[in-house]
Amino acid sequence: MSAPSFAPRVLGVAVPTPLRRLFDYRPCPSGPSGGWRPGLRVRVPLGRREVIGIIVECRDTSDFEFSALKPVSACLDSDPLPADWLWLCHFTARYYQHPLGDTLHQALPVLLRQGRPLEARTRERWRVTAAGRDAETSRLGRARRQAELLELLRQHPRGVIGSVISAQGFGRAQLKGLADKGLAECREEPLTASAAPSGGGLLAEPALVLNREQAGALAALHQELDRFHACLLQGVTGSGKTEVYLQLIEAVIARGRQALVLVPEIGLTPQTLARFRRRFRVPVVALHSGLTEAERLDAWEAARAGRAPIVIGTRSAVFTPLARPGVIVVDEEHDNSFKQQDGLRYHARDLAIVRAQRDDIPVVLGSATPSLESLVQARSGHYRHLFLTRRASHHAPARLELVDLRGRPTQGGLIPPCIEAIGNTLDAGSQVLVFINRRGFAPTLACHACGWLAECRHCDARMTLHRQPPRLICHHCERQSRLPEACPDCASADLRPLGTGTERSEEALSALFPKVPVHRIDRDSTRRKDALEQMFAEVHRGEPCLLIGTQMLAKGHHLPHVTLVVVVNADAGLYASDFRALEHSAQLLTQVAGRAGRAERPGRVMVQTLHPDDPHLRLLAESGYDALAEMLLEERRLAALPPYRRMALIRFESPQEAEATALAGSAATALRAWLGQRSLDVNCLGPAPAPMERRQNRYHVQLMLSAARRSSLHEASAFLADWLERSREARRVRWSIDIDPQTLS
DNA sequence: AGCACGCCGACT
DNA sequence: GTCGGCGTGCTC
Repeated sequence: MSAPSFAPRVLGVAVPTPLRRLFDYRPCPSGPSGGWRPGLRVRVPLGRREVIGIIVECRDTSDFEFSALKPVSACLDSDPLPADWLWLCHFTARYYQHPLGDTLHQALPVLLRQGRPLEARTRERWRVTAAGRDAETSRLGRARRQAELLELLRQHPRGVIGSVISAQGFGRAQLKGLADKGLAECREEPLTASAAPSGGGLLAEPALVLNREQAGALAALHQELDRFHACLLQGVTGSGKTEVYLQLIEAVIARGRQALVLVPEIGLTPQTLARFRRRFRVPVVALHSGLTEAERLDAWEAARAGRAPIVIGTRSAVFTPLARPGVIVVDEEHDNSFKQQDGLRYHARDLAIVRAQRDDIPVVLGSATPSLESLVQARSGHYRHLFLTRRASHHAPARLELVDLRGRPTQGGLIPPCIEAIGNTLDAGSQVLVFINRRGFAPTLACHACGWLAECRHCDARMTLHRQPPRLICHHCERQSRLPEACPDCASADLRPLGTGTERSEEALSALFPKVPVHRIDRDSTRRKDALEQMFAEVHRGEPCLLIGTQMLAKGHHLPHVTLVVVVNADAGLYASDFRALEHSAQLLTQVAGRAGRAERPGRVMVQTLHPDDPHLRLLAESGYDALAEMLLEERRLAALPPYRRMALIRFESPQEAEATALAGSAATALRAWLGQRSLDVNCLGPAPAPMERRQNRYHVQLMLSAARRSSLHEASAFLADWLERSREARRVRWSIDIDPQTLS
């Protein structure tokens, strides 16, 4: 990037296209008052339309003929977008090999990328003047409503906002009347007000007393608030990680800095938010999916301007600019939802670390079951490793009991000993959680006469049988079809559900325990927005009940009255082709187990499996997550897999399998030739079909690159991106680059 | 990505 | 005779 020049002849602009280069424009005559600078948004002509772009370079030369350059139509900002935000976007685009224009646009609130001015939305606040406070009401004569309004304002010396005034039935005329008489005045204030704590300090409620471990962790974090360091806070479920975050954030805010908190998609619950809002007297800005675009822009602006001391949000919140960054917290750092799975495939946790480094502030990664990536960093001393091992309930976390499924009859997927345990637990007045990671009634429908299976016509997958309402649904393309009356192959009417999903378990358990309420929690049962919260409210009353659910249940929510957890089938992750499957499955099992016995009663976790002797499962059950993580790390090292090697996945996708394979092949050949010339230690595997090759009638083929060093991998994937962008064949095949892929499918 | 241009099938 | 299908190519 060239040095910013005050009166440049050429502006290099990032525009929202999939092209990996800047477009050059001439400045327009009426430039911004502060001069042309990188980070200013401009409206520019592009082909036959106008788009919003962002100035990236200010220079005096162009590869294009100067006369061929179009002038920008208008400059939209007087001040550039924040420098640290621009820096993070540049880094992201480079690291993830994604076009800069698209990266910048994705990191911007929708309204800003549509060209809306960046200014705080304001509201009116009316208050009485000194004259208004002392004036005799009689001065208002017959203006009865004005007198009433004056009285309202007198009762609220700090002022009343416009929306409240109109809600009380007062109108513009009355306000103007008072203002004209000098009795009331109006000020504009940002919608997200800074609401400085007025006396009484930062906290709205006192902090909890920490136990020794928490206090130790907090003290360690306090030591270095002024410079970058990464800390892995590993705390078992219920050990009070959140309280440590809260007290750390308190210290950060007390120093006039801001805190950015990243949580998994499922973690930004009303409870979490309420806990932050209860604790602090300062505004807590939450970036969640329920916000309107206008609210999102407000939140962004409040963070950028420094009016929001605490910003809490999911993955994309990592791009929120902060005026005075003080700390970044990534809660449940192992969670998959931090990795974007399409388009710009960034990992918010990894970007959080890069960002903290750049801002020279601490970053805290919290988890009960840290990712292997973070564990390696902690072991090598790059991250500080702090532990919270004690649960507030004093019970040790429940051990997993492996229960042999082989050759046993099942009802709703459960074998007799588990059903018996459920009955006993309910009789004892406790709640039971049954965990099944499959929604629907059964994973598929099978013909008992000929073995036919209900397969999706558009994907290499079985269709899932649903009962509410009855139909077959492909969970990969969402296509639905009606239930066949008879087998399409042999016309037999003997069609039977195969396997167990949440609906089937719900049906079986409702029949087995008719007197107990059974709640099913999965994506289907919680379509209605408040359904989940309503159900949890009921569960929190503590009456005995059965909860049946997918991982929606396993994460986030506190279920203090559950003392028995039954995992219907632990085998899904054991023999999957994906090298991260075991890690994820162990994290999920540990998390589910953490739901049990959080209150006064110890918990029990029964894990059904067809492989009770599987070494991984046994290690997890007998020695816990850390021991298994150790073993997995050793396996990854031997297999030269992440985190010991860097990986990139190049995906190719086309309705014609041959075209995808051919392009992947040419790309691999080009890459290998290029690698040969410079002896880079990059390994290229493929082309190989993706795990589920056909999805929605598109064929997926991939190349897998791996390297010991990040820089080599980076060079190789940059070469491929460039090669593919120039390639003629590549125009007919969709391709994408996934750096540090989270899954191979 | 958009949005044109361009050359071949079924319709007022 | 046109409307419109999506293949191909370009955007400073």
